[in-house]
Amino acid sequence: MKQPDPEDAAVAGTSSLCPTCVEWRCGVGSLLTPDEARQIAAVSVRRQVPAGTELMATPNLRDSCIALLRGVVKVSRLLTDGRQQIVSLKSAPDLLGAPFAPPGEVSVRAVTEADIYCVPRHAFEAVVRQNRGLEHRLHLRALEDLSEAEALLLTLGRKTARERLATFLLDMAGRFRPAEIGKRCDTLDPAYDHDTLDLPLTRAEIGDFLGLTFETVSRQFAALRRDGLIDFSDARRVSVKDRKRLRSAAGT
Amino acid sequence: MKQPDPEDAAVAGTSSLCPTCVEWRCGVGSLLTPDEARQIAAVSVRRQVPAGTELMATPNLRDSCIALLRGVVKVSRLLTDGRQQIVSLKSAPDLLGAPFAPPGEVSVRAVTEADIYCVPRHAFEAVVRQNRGLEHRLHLRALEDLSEAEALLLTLGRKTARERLATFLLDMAGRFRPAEIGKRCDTLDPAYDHDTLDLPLTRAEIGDFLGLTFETVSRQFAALRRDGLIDFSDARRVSVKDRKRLRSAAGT
DNA sequence: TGCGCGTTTTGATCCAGATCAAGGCGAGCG
DNA sequence: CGCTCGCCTTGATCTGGATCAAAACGCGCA
Repeated sequence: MKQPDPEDAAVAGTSSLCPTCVEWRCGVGSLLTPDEARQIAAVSVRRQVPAGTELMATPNLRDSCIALLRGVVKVSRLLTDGRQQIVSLKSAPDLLGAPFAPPGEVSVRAVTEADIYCVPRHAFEAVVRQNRGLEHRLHLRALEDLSEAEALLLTLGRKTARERLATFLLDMAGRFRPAEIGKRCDTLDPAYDHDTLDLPLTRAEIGDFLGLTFETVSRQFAALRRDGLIDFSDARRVSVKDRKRLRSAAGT
Repeated sequence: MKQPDPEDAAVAGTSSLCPTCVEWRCGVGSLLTPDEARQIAAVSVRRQVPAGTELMATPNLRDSCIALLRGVVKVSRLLTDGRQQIVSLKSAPDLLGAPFAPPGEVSVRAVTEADIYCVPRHAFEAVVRQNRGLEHRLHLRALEDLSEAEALLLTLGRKTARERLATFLLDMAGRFRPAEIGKRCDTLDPAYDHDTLDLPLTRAEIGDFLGLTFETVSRQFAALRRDGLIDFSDARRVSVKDRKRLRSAAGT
């Protein structure tokens, strides 16, 4: 997409833009140009939050867009009696809380310890208004999120428990390489085992993502293991043993 | 939103912009300014399609954005074995197939007879590129669609059959006033019964929307009726008898 | 007017996944 | 250490919704 610009080094050196922000800018998928990154960095605050933090509970975060620099965050919708549905899972680097989106009834909670960058919403929106290209990139991103949500709708509405788990594993594969949870960037080290991943979620959270109970998640994992499609070295570390069969178990 | 501009009459009279297009422009929620409407009308083709038409099957529609002028359309995702999940229900006036969205694995099928306006995708995108404000409005619309999809995720992932049906009815209420299916615009006639609606979908389609079978849809409708929350004059025409209890049956 | 077909209702039965229950395992910690 | 507290597994049972089956209801059409 964007040229790997030599301006980066210079940017990192200037004023308020730290190296991490540069990484974020790159990692977020060329969302920001160096100039946009600079403008946004100028009005932002960096924080570290422990696992389990509800970000929307912190008052001044409610009015911020949040750049996720490190860690994993779950976005859920809740029913009054406590039932919840995880609506999307965000891993660094990503952006939480789109500019221009009305506040909405969601909970945003750190799954792991996380480093975040808080951008006051109105300031972010002001930057967007000045940068036509940025709005276009945000627009495209919203459309991608929509497409992801639709895929999850199909999973929740029409797939069996086994198919949901297989779908979930394929979705996670590649996203969470082992021991990289909490790391800032995926280095492209060829030594990495592409078929092994560390799940960032508990069984209960996977259930909240897939519309199942944690017992069913556990049992279906056990079944997929028995059938030789996957294996576990411990509860969180999975290896995909037979991608082809796993894919067919996901029901297309 | 937009000022009710006196330019309309003039626009309607000029060249290629017909009165219906003006209505579409207004109805779509101020998506287009008169000038944008004119530009888009200049490159579009109007068609009428019978109920059941698969729009994405028509080759040149695959590369179009579709303005829905009259009728109801369902957007679904399919599994190879025929299971399907309706991902969104569009009623006139609305826009199908967002500019810039990658083609994606969806089926778009007319539920009722429909009048549509086909805008070649690249031409639409060209217009958008020239109109900063239009892209912003499309961006906001994508965020709304995303929010709707998230609400449906909660419904599919965590609600019981009864809650799903109650949620569905509240969602439809107001959207489909009786005998207005297929009409072009909702006139604000105070005589209308605000609590009665004509369902545009069959029981099977409602099932495909809510992740249920048509038998379960039928039975839960019967149960809600027995409990006095709703009533049917025929299979398609529902009246909400007790909105408060229906809302609580929807599980918030 | 009666036929045929898609839709809807309702009944009977089945089963995938929920619920209830009991241990086990591992990590932090006094 | 040994304890506690989350997490995870596994078993037994229950149940909401699926599946299978049949009949009734329109509605367009000959």
